[in-house]
Amino acid sequence: MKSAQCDKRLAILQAALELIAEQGFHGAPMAMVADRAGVGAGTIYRYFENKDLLIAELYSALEQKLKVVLMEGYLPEKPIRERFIHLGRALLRYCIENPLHFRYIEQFHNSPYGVAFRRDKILGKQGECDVFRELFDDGVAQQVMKDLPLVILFALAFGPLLTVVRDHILNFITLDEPLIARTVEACWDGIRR
Amino acid sequence: MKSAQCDKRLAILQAALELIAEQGFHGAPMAMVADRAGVGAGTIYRYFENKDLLIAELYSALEQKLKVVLMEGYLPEKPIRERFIHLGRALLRYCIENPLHFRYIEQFHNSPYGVAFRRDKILGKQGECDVFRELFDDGVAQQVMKDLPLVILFALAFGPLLTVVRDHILNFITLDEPLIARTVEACWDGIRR
DNA sequence: ATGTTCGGAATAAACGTTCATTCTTGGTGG
DNA sequence: CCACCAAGAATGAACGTTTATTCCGAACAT
Repeated sequence: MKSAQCDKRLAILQAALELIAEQGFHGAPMAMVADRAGVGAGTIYRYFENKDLLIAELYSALEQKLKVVLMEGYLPEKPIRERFIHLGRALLRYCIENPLHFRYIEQFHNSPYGVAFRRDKILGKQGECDVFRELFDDGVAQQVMKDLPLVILFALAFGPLLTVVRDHILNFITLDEPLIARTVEACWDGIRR
Repeated sequence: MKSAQCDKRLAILQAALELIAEQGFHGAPMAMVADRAGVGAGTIYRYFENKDLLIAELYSALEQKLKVVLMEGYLPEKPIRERFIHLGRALLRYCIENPLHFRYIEQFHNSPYGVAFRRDKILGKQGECDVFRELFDDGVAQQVMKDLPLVILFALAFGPLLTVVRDHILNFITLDEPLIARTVEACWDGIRR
């Protein structure tokens, strides 16, 4: 059957997600991933060439899913401020509801894997991922955002959001819907002219 | 002699700092640290009980040094805005001039070691480190800052700063003095009422 | 001579990966 | 309907490498 194969593949991805998100890359040896997925150690290599590719593939899947969620209900014709607030809130909500996804993506970014990835994203082909780039370019052009380099605006917007999510997941604070709204609006104050 | 011992000790710390900052914890096996420090592999264990303690001690030293630098020229009697700008600028300057220190501290925070550390810092004994806490408490009390939980204000202030330093070190952008000033002021916009 | 420090080969544990073997399955001939 | 079989999937013990740590003889200072 096809579904049986898919089951195992998904089980492996899920096990890797949980272990790596919770314990980091070191805390997730292949044997442990196999164990949690309920498969033999060698089975993983039937679905993924090696550990690096498993990690990269999982990252791509999560990134893809996040992108989809962010675009849900995004209206490009609304004013820039509203578009930003929408994206910020959606991002916070998604990360809070999927802490494992968030933690995994963070682990990935803070690893040797992630650096090359981000370098390509920011400097290389700017063809995609550009809901954000477009929004910020618009914002600067229309003079509703500060006239700062794109990278700085990104930092002002997402630096606080990701920090806040980290703190929420580590139980340093509890984010509810009103607090989310106020936080995103504070971020807007940082970038708006 | 005392200085000979101190030399080796410092050489080991410096070697660990460089390797871990540049390559992460994985890229810094003890044998390599010993090599770069110009000592035998076993010698490290005369100065540090094990790798974990070496890592923790190095972190404490860097944190201590950073704290001292931030307090240089800090005037508690100045207005809150000025105090914040001073701290922000000093932080950016220090991290840019000492990228290895910054990278090491980041590596530490994003590792199993760092989490317990931060938990103690934020939730536990609030007796120290409190230049920031005091400043933000004041800011909220005097109503010049937004009435948000301390953790959120911290995120709004330092999230962007640390992100920006990361981007600078990775060569995504080049921070000069004017850009530093404008970035810190944008952060202030995020937290001010 | 004697006590202290050093070095790097030796050690044991842990890791990613492989591979010879076993198990499962779906089709085929009787 | 059953017995059989080829072929793909799954397994986990075994392997080679890498790691932190130990240990003992050499080098040095006193």
